[in-house]
Amino acid sequence: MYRTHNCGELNKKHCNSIVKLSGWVHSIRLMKKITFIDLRDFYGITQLLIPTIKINIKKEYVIQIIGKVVKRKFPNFNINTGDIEIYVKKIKILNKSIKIPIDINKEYNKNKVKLFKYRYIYLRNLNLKNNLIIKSKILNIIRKFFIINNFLEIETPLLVKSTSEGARNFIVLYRKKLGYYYSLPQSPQTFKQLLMIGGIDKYYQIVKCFRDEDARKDRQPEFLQLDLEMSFINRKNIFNIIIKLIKYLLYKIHKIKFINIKILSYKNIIKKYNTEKPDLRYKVYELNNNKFKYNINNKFLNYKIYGLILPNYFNIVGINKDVIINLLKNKINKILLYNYKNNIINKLDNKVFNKIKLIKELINKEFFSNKDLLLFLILKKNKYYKTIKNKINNFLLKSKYLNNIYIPIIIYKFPLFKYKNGKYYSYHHPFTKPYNNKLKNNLADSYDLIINGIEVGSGSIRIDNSKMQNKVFKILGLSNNKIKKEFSFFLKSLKFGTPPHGGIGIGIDRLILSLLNKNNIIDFIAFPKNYLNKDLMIKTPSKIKNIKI
RNA sequence: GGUUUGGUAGUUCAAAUUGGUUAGAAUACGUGCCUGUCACGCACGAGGCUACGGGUUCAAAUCCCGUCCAAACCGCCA
Repeated sequence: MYRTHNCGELNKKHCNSIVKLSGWVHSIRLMKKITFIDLRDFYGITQLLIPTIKINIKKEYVIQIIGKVVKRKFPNFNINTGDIEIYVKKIKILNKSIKIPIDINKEYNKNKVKLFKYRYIYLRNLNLKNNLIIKSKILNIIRKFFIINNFLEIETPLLVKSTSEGARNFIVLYRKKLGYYYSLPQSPQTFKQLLMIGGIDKYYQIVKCFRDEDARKDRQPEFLQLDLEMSFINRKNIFNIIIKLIKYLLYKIHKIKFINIKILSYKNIIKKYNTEKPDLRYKVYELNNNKFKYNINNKFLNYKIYGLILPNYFNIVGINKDVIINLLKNKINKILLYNYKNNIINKLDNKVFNKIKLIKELINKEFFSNKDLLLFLILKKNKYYKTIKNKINNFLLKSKYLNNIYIPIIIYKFPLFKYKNGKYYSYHHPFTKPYNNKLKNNLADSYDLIINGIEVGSGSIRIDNSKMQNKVFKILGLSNNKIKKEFSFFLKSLKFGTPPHGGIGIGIDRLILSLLNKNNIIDFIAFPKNYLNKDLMIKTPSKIKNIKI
C-alpha cells in the first residue's frame, strides 16, 4: 500500500495518528537541525517535518513517508492541511527526478515552446491541473443533462469520406490501395442526420472533430464538440433545449439562478454591433460607419467622428463614466459620452454638438436601451480609433466587475448563401433548411449560440427533402457528377421517409472559455498543438518514409 | 500563404551611449550557515559561442541577407 491518506485531506482530527503518504517533493526548507518538505500530490500539499538535515532528496522526487500527524505551532492558513504537519519517521525514495527544465509554478506567456515540449511536467502546474478538473466537471454536467432529457449517446465513425464543402480535411492513407485515403470528420453532420432518418429521436455525442486550418487561441486542429440532433422539432424547440442547457450549466457551475437569454435576428445584430458575435457585457463596437463617419467642415476640418457603443455599460456595477474619460484623456481631442435617456455627459462646443444631434437622429432608437453608453470620439487620425477600442476593451476585460456576468444570446435568421468571387457559398452549411422553406429570401433556418462574445456553437434545421437538397447543391455550383460522387447515398437516404429534424454543434472548449471568462483554449487541453498544428512533444507530423501496401 | 514583432544563463526578464572595457538581475541549481520555515533568510559558487549560417567592418548580441523557431493578427475556420 502506497498511502493511507492523500496530501490534501489531513486536518486536526487526525492528530496523533500514524499515516503513510506518497507524492512529489514540492519544496525543501532546511533549518539548522530540521528540514521541512512540502509534499504534493493531486489533492494538495502536506508539510513534512524531518528531524534531520541529512537527507538525499531533491525537488520533484517521488517519495513515500510514514509519520505521525501533529498539530502545527504556527498554522498556515493558505492550504487545507495548514493546521497539521507530519513528524516523519521513515522516508523511502520511490523515484528520482533529474533537474526540471521548466518552472512549474510560473505562468508562461511568450516562448511557449518549452511548455509544449515538456507538457507532461507542466501538468503539475496548479492552474493547469485545476483547469482540467473543471473541464471534467463540465463534461459530467453536460452528460447528466442529456441523460435527464432522454438523449441517446451514439458514436459515429472517425474514418470517413472527404467532402468538397467546408474546411480542409485531414487525410489518412488507405493501406490496401495506393492513392486512396480516408478523411477525418469536421463534424458528424451526415451521420447524425442519418441517425434521425434511422428513427433515433434524440441523439448527442461528445466527440473529437478535426479541421485542417491554422490554430488560434480559441481554435485547435482537433477539438471536442458537443453534437446533438433531434427529430420532429422546429427551431423554437431547439432554442428551448439550448437555453435549458446553458441555464443548467450556469446554475451548476456558478449557482446563477436567473438569466435571460435573448434571441435576436442576424440583421439587427449586424446593424447594431457591426459584428456577428457581440459581447453584450461590455464590448466596444464601431457603430455602422456609413452613418457615423463625418467630416466637420469648419473648425474640425480633417477630424472625424467615430461612434462606439458599450452595451449594458450602466448595468456594470462599479464602473462610472469618469473611468472611461480618464482612460482616454491624453489620446483624443474630444470625447462625448451619450446615454439614451438624453443625458449628455460632458459638454462640447455647440458646433460639434449640432453634428452629434444630426447623428442622434440617424440612430434607430429601438436598438439602444438606456443602459447602453454611446461614445463619440472626435479624432484626427483613424489609427487612434483601434487603439482606443483596444484600450477600452482591455480595461473592461481586466476589471473584476465583469467576472460574474454572462450574457448568452441566440442569433437566428442568418443568410442562406453568401456570394463571393462569383460563387455562392453556404453561410452555415449546405444541409441547412431555407427559412420557411423558401429559397428566394436567402434566409436560413440556422442559429448561433454566443456567450460573452465567444461563438460557442451553431446549428440549423436541416433539409429533409431530397429535391430541395439537390437544388441547394446546384446553387452552390456542384456538378451533377460531383453530387453523385459525394452525396448520392445521402440524397437517396432523404427519400425514405425523413422526419423533420435539426440540431446544433457546440464547441466544448469554447463553451468552457466563455463560462469561465478565460481566453486561451490550450489552457484547457492536456496535450495541445502549437499554432502550426505541430505537437512539439511527440514531434508530429513526421515524415513518411515508405508506404507499404 | 501574408503582415508585424521577437529569439540573451536551466527558467523569467533586463541592459549594452544609434557597432567599442568583463552581457546583468531575480529565480532555479551547487556548497556552507541559520529550531519553526511555509514566496524562509544569509554568504559564497557554478551557468552565456547572445537561435543557426553567411556578409559588411579594425571591431557585430547590435547593421544586412538567408534558415529555423515563437507570439499576435489577416487569409482560412461549411
